[in-house]
Amino acid sequence: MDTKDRVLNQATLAFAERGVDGTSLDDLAQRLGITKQTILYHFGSKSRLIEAVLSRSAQDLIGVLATTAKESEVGWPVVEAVVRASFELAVRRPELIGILRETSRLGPPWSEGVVEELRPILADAEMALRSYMDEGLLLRNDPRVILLSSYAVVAGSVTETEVLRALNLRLDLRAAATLRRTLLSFLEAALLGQSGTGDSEASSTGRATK
Amino acid sequence: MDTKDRVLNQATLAFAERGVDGTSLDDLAQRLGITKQTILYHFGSKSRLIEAVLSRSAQDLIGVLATTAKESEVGWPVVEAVVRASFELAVRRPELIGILRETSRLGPPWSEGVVEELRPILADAEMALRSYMDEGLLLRNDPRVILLSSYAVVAGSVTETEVLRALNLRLDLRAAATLRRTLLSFLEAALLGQSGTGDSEASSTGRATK
DNA sequence: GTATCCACTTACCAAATGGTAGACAGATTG
DNA sequence: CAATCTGTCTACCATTTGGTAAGTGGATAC
Repeated sequence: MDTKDRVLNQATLAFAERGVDGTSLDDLAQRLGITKQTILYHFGSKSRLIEAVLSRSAQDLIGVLATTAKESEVGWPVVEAVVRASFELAVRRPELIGILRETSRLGPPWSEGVVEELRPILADAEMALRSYMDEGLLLRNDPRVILLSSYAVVAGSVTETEVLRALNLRLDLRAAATLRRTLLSFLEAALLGQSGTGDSEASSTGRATK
Repeated sequence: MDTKDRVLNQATLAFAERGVDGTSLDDLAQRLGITKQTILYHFGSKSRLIEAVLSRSAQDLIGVLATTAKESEVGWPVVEAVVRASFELAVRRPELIGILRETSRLGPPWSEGVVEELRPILADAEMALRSYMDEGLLLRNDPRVILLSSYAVVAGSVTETEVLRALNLRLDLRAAATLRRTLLSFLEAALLGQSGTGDSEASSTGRATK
């Protein structure tokens, strides 16, 4: 009963770290102390295991982001809360970001499901940003570009480990906090029109001229 | 004589697109209309082919960035020129970004060479930014965080194709230009302290208070 | 003209990979 | 107790994969 979940978890870690193609069922099984056939018994085929991993990861991701967004107020505080939650998630469960990246690399048809699951929440985020801009709570920008850039910074922070190494930068909690502060001050400047030096704490709600 | 280069080019494309593990020598050979053994004749083993691809890609990347940085003036214009060149490179030769990402995923020992080749130019960039900050040309920030964030946005724009799809955003030349403008206005805010709406063109040199 | 070298091929091979078939042990059910 | 179902294992299998060995045809050297 427990085995299926253990396989799913291990597969998520392995797929995120070494990629789908770099992970054989035998590898996976050995790492779990079981045989490959047990995996096939639970999931039928490697393809379906991959689908299960992608789908569950997407749902986990969406779960965190959706609840965070709903719990916050409106305008800038939402942006701040989502960025904060994203960084926390990225540090606590980097596999999820890794899987998302792997999904992008696999492309269709693998990505179909994930993209469809992600689309509504991204559309919500886009609409929210756009309405805040209409209300003058945020400066006008292409919300999709804001979302993409933000995602890229969060994802890059955890997945581009070798670039981090080349920069002599370890992604510990301190570095993650710095990164988050920097991203927030970028966004603050783009969305609120007030620039920070990166050392200042993010301010609360601000009203921007349209 | 020409074959070796053709193999190298095709391997670069394939490794960037489907990953090292997702690309077999037979695949590669068939795509080139030759046999696998011809590839092995020129490169000895798959490992050495991979090394060759990684190394040449890193050098190509460095070549573009280094000449761009040297051709510019000092302070903000350098940042602007490098970002511009990076985006142009990312659109014109996305494989190079793909290979860099793949390098990160492979990790050591594969990444060793690339990281060592990249380190000096990144160190230069860091030093340059730091000195501009010391001179008051740019606002004080952690240069490494600036570099990482900028790289993440550029790389994410070309490699996170499925996130783009989920956002209903195609990365054509127009979108790339928008992205670039957004990144530049982020950086402008962080480094010059003047925020734009994302629609304004980047301004020229500005002097910032320390 | 023969020897040599270069670029490439055909013919194999051993290991790894995803997958099938069937057996076995333990719990559940009648 | 017999029957069945569940989860796991052992035993195979076909294909793919990276790699070796042994040529082959053409250009160049002497």
